[in-house]
This record gives sequence, structure tokens and C-alpha cells, in this order.
Amino acid sequence: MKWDPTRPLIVQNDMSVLFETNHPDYETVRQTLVKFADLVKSPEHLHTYRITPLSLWNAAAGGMRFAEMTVFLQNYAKFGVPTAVLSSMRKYVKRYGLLRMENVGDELYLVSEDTVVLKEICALDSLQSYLHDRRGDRAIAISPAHRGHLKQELTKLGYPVEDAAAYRQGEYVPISLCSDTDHADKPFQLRDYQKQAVDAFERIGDGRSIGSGVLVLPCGAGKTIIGIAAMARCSCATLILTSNVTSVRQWKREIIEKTDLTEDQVGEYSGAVKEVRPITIATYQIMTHRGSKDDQFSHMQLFHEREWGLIIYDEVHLLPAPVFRATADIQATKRLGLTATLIREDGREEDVFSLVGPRRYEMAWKELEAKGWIATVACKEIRVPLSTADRDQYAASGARQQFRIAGENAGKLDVIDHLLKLHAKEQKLIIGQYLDQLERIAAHTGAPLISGEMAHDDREKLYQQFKAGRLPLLIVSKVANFAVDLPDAAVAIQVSGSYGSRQEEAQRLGRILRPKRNGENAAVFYTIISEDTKEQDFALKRQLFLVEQGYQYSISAWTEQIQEGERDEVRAYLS
DNA sequence: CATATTGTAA
DNA sequence: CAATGTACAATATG
Repeated sequence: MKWDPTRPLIVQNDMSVLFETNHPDYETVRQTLVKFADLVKSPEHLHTYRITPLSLWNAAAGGMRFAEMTVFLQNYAKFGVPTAVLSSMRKYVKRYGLLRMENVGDELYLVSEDTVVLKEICALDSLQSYLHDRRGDRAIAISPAHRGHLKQELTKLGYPVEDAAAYRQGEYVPISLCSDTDHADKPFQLRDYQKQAVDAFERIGDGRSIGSGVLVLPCGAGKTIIGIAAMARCSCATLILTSNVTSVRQWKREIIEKTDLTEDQVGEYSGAVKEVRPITIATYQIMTHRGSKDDQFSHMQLFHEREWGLIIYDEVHLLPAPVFRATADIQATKRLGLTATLIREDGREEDVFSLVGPRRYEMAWKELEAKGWIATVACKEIRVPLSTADRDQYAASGARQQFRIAGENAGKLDVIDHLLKLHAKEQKLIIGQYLDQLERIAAHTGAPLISGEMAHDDREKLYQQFKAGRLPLLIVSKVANFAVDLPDAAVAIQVSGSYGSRQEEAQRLGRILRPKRNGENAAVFYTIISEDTKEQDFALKRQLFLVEQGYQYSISAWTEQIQEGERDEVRAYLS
């Protein structure tokens, strides 16, 4: 293989890939690379990706072939691809599909064409309790009760299992989507990609009916609608688990609006009401609630209360550990995971893979953006130095205080003033972590502050005013992260964030993603951070997610010159 | 006695 | 880390 320094990738021996972001082919190369590699670091010019067993298995589950990956790497790698990397990749990619779970009637088997591997597995001590007797060279009988635990264990051992065993039908509930004719006033149709996503979950393409997996879609892509479409395809009793009550209500509203199901067929299972209906929507919280410290999870029986034919995990990246355990026991039920990101802060991506299912469909934000379904967002990071007094304090404080000092940096007020002036005509949102700081900003700008202690009614009133355009600026605390009813804005300014959570960054960005009516369909997301502090490091981590989605962060220091340049740049961008 | 408010745990 | 949302128990209110 000839060396070609104009190419953008460097493939290293440790399975990491360095990617030059200034390369003219950046966008096309990124699109293929993310299919089988995870982004781990994203400084300005050189991004680091890593090829992991899990990233390869997800790609393999999505039908990507080893050949496709190697040809791609060989075409774009400056110095060729180390043979060690190629052989590791081949090893891992080939492992997916090596083991399959199949059923003959009620009997469940682990089968493989590779008799040696199967023999090896039989010899493993940790698996003994799951495996029953051998059936010839190519199959082992297993107990259906262990279907999940076995998959989990084998994935950990490096042998992912392709689960091709049948799912039970569940209680039959006819569900159909309202067509255009039913609601002439509100025509409703699946968008192309929404249909593709549901098809991918069902594997319409190769005829096999597959009933588990995760769909990765950005917020604003209509995850609820895709879930509803999947329900309609399955036409069975469905349990929907989601992150909070607001989201429960939202699901319920949309289900009633978009299907022929009636109010009394859709139940809400939450702290306030506990209805178990053909379609039941519950929160993760209530599932994991226990009476006292060493009580059992009293609500887990909901999984068995009906003959569920489909379980939908909304925001699957938030799925709590006890629900994982329960999920391991219900592997015969179809499972659909919906999320904007497979990244979990606790690194349990592997469990999502083995217990909910592999990634079946992923759509990049950029792609939606290009088609005009969501707004085009420019991300800008502005660095502000600490005052001399603050810097002294910062140096003298412990790790926990440092973060707060950086976050509450008074110098940020000037930047806010500047940005507010710059975007005088647009609807603006200020998002922050510390209430003290937000209160100061509220006092300074005269805008209302929405925090956790504000009653929902009052929040609603402010939202209404904001939506109507009578209120140009709203200041919100962490409530912004999960509040579904928060209105959208054209400009978001993040003044402080928490421990580098990529999830948080995504949620916040989601706030301004909805298409704008103003024709331009453009929005700006500012992050203001203190220069040379811990905050800067964590901001970097938060960006990871966005860069992975194809956004380019632009970073600028807070000086007079840049203020001018920034203004022109933003003007040019918005016009 | 039913509902509203406040407190608390994880 | 700080702050939030949730579920439920305890208490107050009409």
C-alpha cells in the first residue's frame, strides 16, 4: 500500500483512528467512520476515534461487512492500516453472528456452525448454570429463562449472540394509524426516515421478522411517532417506559391523537394514577421504587401483569440497572429502544446491546438538518478569563469549589450583555447550573427565572408569554434538561454546565433544534466558559457528542477584537 | 373522610 | 458536585 499524506486518517496499532478535521472530504469520511468507530476525543483539528468490539458488532448487526470497513480505511488512511488492526477487526466482526439463538417450538437453542467455539463455550465455568444438554455438535439446549443472562454473559466474554429466536405474540390489540382522511385538518404521515426506522426494527428487507433493537434518532426527529408506528405494526398490548411524567403525558396525547385507540385503552402508570390498560405508559422511576431499603421492587410485576407483546424503552440511555435485570428475564417479548445517543455516562452500553438489542437504525442530526426537519445550529464557545481575585480564590480552593467559581465567573455577565444586544430581535434562552448565578443574571437582565421550585402553573404562564413573543428572554435552571414543554428559542446561551455530561449537552441543544418559522431555520448555541479552568476541560468533553453528530464548534476568546469579528460572523450567518 | 400540602428518601 | 423530579408517607385542611 502506497503512502499518501493527503489522506485524512491515521490508523494506529491500538485500534484508534486519528482524523484530520480540515480535510476536504471530512463530511463523507465521517459518515462512514461513525458507523463502526466511536469518537473519544475532539480537539479542534484532530479527532480521535476508537474501534471497539461493541462498535464493530453494532455495525455488523446493521449489515456492514468487514470488507466495506477495510476498503474504506485503506482508501483514507495516510499510512495504510496495520495488519494487527485488520486481523483484530476481522476477528470481532466475524464473531457477530457466529452464535445464534434459535427456537424450535418452545425449545430454545444456542447454535453455531463453528463446533470448536461451541465446545469452548461449553467448557466455560461461568456459563454452566445456563447451558443444558448438547444436541449434536452444533446446538446446545438452553432454558428460555436464561435467554437474557446468557446473551449478557457471552457478550462480556466477547461472543455476541444474534438472537433469532421467536418472540411471543402477546395480547392482540388492533392498532392503526390515523390516515389523512380521518383527520383532514391534521394530516399525518410518516416521514421517509421514520418509515425506514420502523422497517429496520422489523427487518422488512430480508423478510425475517426481528423484534428487538435500538433506534438512534436526534431529538426533534419524532421518536414518539416512530414508537407509535411500531406499535401499530405489532398490534399488541404494549408497555412503554419513559423517563418522567411529562413524557408519559406526551406519549398518551400523541397515541390518542395519531391512532384509532381510545382514551380508555391507554393507561398511565405513575405516582398519581396506576392504570394497567392494553397500552400502558410508566416511568422508570416507579419501576425502581422500593418501599423501604431492603424491600423488593414492588412495581416490577408490571412486566408480568399483562401479556405484553411489545415493550418500548424511551430514552434507553437512561435505563436504570434494576430495569436491566428485569429486562434480562423478559427476552421473549419484543423490545424497542429509542434514544438520541447510545452513550451512557455509566458505560453500560454493552448491556443495552445484549438485553435490548443492537442498533438497528441511526440517523445523523446533520442529515435531518439538511432536509429541513430541524433547525441548522451553529455552536459557539466563548472563553472568558477569571478576574484576578477569582483566580486567586480558584487556586486556593478544593476541586469542588473550583468548579463553582469557574461556573459563576462574574465576567460572563459582560458576554451575556453583548450577546443579548447582538440578538435583540430573537427569542433567547439562558441555561445554567447554579441558582445563585442564575438569580444574579435574572436581576441584571430583568428577565424571569424558572427553577425547580417554581410551580408548574407559573412556568406554563411564562412559557406561553415566551411563545407568543411577548417575552424575549427566559432564564432556566436544570429544569430545562427534561422539560418537554419548554418552548423553543432561536438562541440559547449556556452559562454553566455540569460534569461534562454529553447527555445534558444534547438535551440543551435539542431545545433550539425545532424548525424555526422565521424562514432562515437557523439557531445559535453559545457556551460561555471560564478560560484555563476545569470548566474548559469539561466543556471539551461535552462537545464530544455534538462533534460526533457532525457539528463544528467554533471557539473564541473574549477580547474586544473578537467581539467585533463575532458580530460580523453571526450577522453573515443569520442573513 | 377525601383532598391538598408538606416532608423525605434514594 | 448541585439541583431536580419522582413516589409515597405524614400531616393539614375544608
